[in-house]
Amino acid sequence: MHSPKRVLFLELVLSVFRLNSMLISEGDAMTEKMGLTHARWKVIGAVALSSAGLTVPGIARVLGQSRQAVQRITDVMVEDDILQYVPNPKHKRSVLVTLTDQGKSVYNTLREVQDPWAIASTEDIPIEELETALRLIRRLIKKFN
Amino acid sequence: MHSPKRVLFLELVLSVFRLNSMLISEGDAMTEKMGLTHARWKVIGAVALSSAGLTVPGIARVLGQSRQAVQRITDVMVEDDILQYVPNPKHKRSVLVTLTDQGKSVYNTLREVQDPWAIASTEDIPIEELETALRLIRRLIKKFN
DNA sequence: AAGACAATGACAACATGCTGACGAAAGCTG
DNA sequence: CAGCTTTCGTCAGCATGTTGTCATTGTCTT
Repeated sequence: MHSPKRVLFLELVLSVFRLNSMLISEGDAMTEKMGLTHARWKVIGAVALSSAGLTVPGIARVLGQSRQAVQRITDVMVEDDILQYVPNPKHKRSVLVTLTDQGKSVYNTLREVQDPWAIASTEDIPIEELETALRLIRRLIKKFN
Repeated sequence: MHSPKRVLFLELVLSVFRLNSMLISEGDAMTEKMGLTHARWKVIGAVALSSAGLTVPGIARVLGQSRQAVQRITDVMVEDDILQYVPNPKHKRSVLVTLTDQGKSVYNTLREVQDPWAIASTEDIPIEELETALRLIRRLIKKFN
């Protein structure tokens, strides 16, 4: 039995794998001059989106990764003066991660290359298709939660 | 300027990252009892889809990975009697990778859990949405090639 | 308040990805 | 056919992901 839906879905899965690695390559190429890697710009992005800062396990939850992996990256980025740990009023041991001034500057530079890239990547794609695809992907994410 | 398309696209990118890791987790959970990992079932899938066998760099191209990463995996899988290297009539040094009998058996078991999973994952999703999303993702893949 | 359960930091072991480099083999071109 | 370019196997170094474990801290229930 070869349900066309099943085949379609498996092709979708394969395509997601390939697109994922290509997006990472694209991002790495864009941020190379800033000394960023995908592990780092993902963390910067997550922290920048949160107004009050995030804990390390919080970043991990947003990114869908293990807290240990995130911890290792943030420790290095604090040494590099991109991130800083600030006291967390809600928790004695689990500090908040925020951007340093240099980190904010890096984030702004990141946005300057990311925005034109996003626009160029979608210039010939109808907005309805983007919406449909995003809705489907989010539906799958919710299902696998 | 906050082009809605740009925002939509960046959200799509984030969703692809998350879905990618969830799909890998799903696959790993399914194949855990078979002693497979994502690096391995990806290779098995690629080899199984090719009738005549693939070279190591060939698998790497299909999966969008470096040939060195694939080589390391296939070397171990040959030791584990899942894959075998057979002479390549087209190339003296670059042998072909094929499934051993045990490898074929593993692939069949893989299919037995993968197919119901694919069907269950899409039962409440219209086929048109799957098609639209797949088309969009492929379009992006082609763009980033 | 006390005890049970969950979250966190820290460290270790390991799997998997990448890049760079090298010599050898294949392929291409004049 | 000779030489240049590409592909391939191999080894090394390193970035990043996972899981497991342990003690500590927070949270929640009774």
